[in-house]
Amino acid sequence: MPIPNHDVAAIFSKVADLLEIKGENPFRVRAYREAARTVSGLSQSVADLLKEGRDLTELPGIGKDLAGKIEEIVTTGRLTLLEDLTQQIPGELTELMKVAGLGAKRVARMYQELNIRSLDDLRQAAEQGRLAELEGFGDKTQTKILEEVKRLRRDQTHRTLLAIAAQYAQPLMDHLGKAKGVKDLIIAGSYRRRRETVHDLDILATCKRGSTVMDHFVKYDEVKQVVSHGKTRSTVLLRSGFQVDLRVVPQVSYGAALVYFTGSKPHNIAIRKRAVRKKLKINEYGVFRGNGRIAGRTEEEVYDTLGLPWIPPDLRENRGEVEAAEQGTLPTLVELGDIQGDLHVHTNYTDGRHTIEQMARAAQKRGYKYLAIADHSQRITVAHGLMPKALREQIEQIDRLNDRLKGFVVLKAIEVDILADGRLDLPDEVLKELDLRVCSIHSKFNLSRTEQTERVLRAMDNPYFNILAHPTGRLIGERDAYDLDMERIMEHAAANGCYLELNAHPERLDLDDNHCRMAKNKGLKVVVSTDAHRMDDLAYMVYGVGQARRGWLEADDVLNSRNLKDLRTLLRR
DNA sequence: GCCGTTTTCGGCCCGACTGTTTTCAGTCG
Repeated sequence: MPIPNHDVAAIFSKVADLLEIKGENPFRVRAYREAARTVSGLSQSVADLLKEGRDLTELPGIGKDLAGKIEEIVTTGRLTLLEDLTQQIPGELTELMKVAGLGAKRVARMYQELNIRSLDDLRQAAEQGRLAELEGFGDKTQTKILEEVKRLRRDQTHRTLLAIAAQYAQPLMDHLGKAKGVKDLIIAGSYRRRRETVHDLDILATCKRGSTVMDHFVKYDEVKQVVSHGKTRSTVLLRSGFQVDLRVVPQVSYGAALVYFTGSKPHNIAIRKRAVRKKLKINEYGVFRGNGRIAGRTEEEVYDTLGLPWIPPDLRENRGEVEAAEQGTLPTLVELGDIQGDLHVHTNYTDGRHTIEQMARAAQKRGYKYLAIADHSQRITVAHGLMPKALREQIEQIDRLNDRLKGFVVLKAIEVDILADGRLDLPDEVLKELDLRVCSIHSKFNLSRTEQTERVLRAMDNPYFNILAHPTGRLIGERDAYDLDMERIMEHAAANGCYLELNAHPERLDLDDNHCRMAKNKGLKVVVSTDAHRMDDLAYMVYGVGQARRGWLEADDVLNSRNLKDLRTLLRR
């Protein structure tokens, strides 16, 4: 099986950490970090790119040397450089860099002078007071490190789902909004870029002179610990361990600060480099020519000084958006308001909470024109999957409901299981009575890449196959994607009039952004559906649309941005 | 280690906060 990009990236990250601990040229370290990021952000595997004979030096930040190293990893599964490095210094040292407050310099010093190699060594040294004796360390540093080591054990400090972060964010924003003298208040960072998970919240504020917003912030009820507390920037941990930063800038700097704190870091670096070429300097206070500020009040102003149109935050990952902006080819991203209906929801016929009519009314209330009821099929016994007889009952009920609804249509659908051999879990004569079929895998996740891919391709050969639901099966932070050749699947889908779902459930967001972009590049439309099991779940659409935007999708690329008539036409195979 | 309207060498984004410092290093974003 080819080496996944994720593993190549992990090797480069480790090399970067070890080189940094060794005290190597920081720009060389950065080159490895950027390479790791570039590789993990690709929609196609480097192994496949090499197989196609592509020249990897075309990738940004990949030169002759790194291209050779990627090839070495892909062909041998190893990297000599990494092995050499771990001969010189213990590879476990990179674990220590995960402790907040510890970087390469301190890790190197602790290793050289106290032979600290692991979190356990570190905890012992701190408890025995040996850390504080090192030059550049003191009592406070020692205490803080000890706390962070314990916290790392306890909280795992994993990334937080965007939807969970939103639950922390709302009451906090309400709290901050009540502070004296606050003007603008906005969440920036990866939250604003709609990443599927966030590490922390970056809140940006502008306010009148003498505002108490910073004090107001650190006194928030939910704050467990104040990590830092300055005039323009403070950091706190909430009770849950979730980190929140607040930064305050003058109003004239609002746009520049918003660009800066929205990131991503690689995007910022890209535009700052561009600024340097134009003899300008960008920081969070504005765009400067010499000492004179020439822009900064709005984001549009900042981009304008660089000769660029405003770039939507969802795209700011340095994945080609700056070049697209320059060439005037930025996509007009799909918006929540473009969505005409939801094509995958459940009801109390199987494992959903609400009735067909309740779900339909809730969807209509959201402004949709249609809703597809796609309950589970018979194989999913735990969810009371529908046997043919129950499905026929449901169909009749939907027909009766449609007679009563005005300006809204409930579509008859099913979430039919794809069996291990690629057959669908209901006979064709039942499937053909439906408006559409959502097909998905819920078993045998561990098939080989070839078997799993064939399974899906065979299922698509069934003329009643319309949409592949949650295509990779991943659960963010819980379960990896099953092993699939997504390129082949997309090509097969495109060739056979099938579609892939972007499941909007915050724990799934499957397809992810890279796969969305891959689909777009292959001319394959994506369906954004919520998989709602309750009326409230219909609101997950906003997360699906966010992910679609991150994948550069326009309304035209999203099947359920079509009106019902066009939808029916496009579903015809 | 990458890269080029400063093009094959010499640069590489920029500032805030903390702690241990008397002028700054380390870390972080």
